[in-house]
Amino acid sequence: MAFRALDPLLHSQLRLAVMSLLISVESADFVYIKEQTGATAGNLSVQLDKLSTAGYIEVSKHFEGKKPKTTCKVTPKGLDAFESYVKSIQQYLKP
Amino acid sequence: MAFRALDPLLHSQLRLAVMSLLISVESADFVYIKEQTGATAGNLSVQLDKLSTAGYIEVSKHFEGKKPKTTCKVTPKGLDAFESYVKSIQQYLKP
DNA sequence: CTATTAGGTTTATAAAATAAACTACTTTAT
DNA sequence: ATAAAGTAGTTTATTTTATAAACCTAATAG
Repeated sequence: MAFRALDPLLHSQLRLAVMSLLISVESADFVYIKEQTGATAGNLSVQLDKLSTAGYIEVSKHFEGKKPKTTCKVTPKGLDAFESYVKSIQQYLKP
Repeated sequence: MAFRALDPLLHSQLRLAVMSLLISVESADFVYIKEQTGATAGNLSVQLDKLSTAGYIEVSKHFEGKKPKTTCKVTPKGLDAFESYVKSIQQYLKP
């Protein structure tokens, strides 16, 4: 490729939005991410799982009083991957 | 969405690479695009078709001597779409 | 008690990307 | 002249992804 490959995990609108969000806030919960991205709960659940499995984010589930609460934060590995993705895609954007 | 939607037609590594390429050269043939993007012929054929159907590129097939030759060029509509895509994705890249 | 809401997860379906196989024709070698 | 290999693609099939719909559990409101 004359073009650098784009990490498929990040080259997804929703997952990219999630990462973008988490990088600026350092920690966010499920509901907030859902609101900010406009995703459906089901879709978000799946994509958070993928990011988590990849080690790009850390998901912790705990109870806030009686309600379950899922909070996410980006890992160093996730930050690296994001930065690398940004560099790669810039190559496509300014030809 | 707090994040602008990304045109699904352009949010594909290969189609984005093709557009990026065509924008800088103004006209390229199938073989050249294939080489520059590293795509397989089959995949490229399919993706060029999608870009063409969307009106983002214009594909013309003619003969060069005895060999078939497919050349592509970006349309004004395609250029607009590309520029809009770039603006949208920038929002995700610098949080 | 039943109905609704909150916060999710799991399963099913639709759409996309990719690869493999194929077509049609040309060139090279025998 | 014919077989083998190469060029330029297209079509079909398979795999992956994304999305949506259905479901679950607990809590609160009527």
